[in-house]
Amino acid sequence: MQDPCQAREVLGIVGDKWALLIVRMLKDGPLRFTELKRAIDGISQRMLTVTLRDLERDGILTRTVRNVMPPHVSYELTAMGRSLREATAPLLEWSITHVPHIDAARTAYDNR
Amino acid sequence: MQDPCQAREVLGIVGDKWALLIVRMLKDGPLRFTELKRAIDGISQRMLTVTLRDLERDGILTRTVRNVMPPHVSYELTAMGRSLREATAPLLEWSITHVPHIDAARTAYDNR
DNA sequence: CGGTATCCTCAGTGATACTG
DNA sequence: CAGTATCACTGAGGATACCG
Repeated sequence: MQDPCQAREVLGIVGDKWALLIVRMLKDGPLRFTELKRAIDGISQRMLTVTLRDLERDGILTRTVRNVMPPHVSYELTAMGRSLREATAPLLEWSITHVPHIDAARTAYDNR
Repeated sequence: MQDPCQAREVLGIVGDKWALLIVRMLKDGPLRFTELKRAIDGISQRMLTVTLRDLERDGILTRTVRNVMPPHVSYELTAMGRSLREATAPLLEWSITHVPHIDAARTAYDNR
């Protein structure tokens, strides 16, 4: 293993339960907190906040606060975030075509 | 969200702490249990076993036992496993070029 | 060599309530 | 609206010991 360091650090992002889902939702432009919450089914307010902070810290997205009442906060991918999104696209492609096979493999495996 | 189902199921594989590391190690051909254990720094015997079973169940790799003494068990990617490996290649590329930027972003973020 | 079996810990996550 | 604070829980994963 020579570049496992990088491989692992990326897994820290990619392996996250919610991170890639958020990155995907932002691919067509900025969204507000509540829009993300509605779009990502099942995420708790807490985890959305935590994951957004992590992604902001990693330079994957930016957080923009407009100081109005009621508050208006929007999240947008950075250039790096967009490149990450592109790098994961093949994986999403793969998943769409292969998930059925995986399910089949599992069923076959379990029936033994 | 229309195909988030696939996205999530893939995260079940890809999001795993060890799975992608194993898939990567097997890209150049089959390896034995102990070889994998040595190659993947920090993995416990238990987690190697568990993860290998999961990947076998998902049809990502095959487990071949040669009944000799001492035992000889080797693991090899299936066609699906190889295609998964290829689908994750861009992500590895991305990680190699961007991890330094992520580290920089983190340091910058923390110094505020 | 290539596992299983146990036990144990703690980080990740959800639920709930409160707030500028 | 967009959080923060607190608590409680679960299960992923490590350590250790044993086995065919």
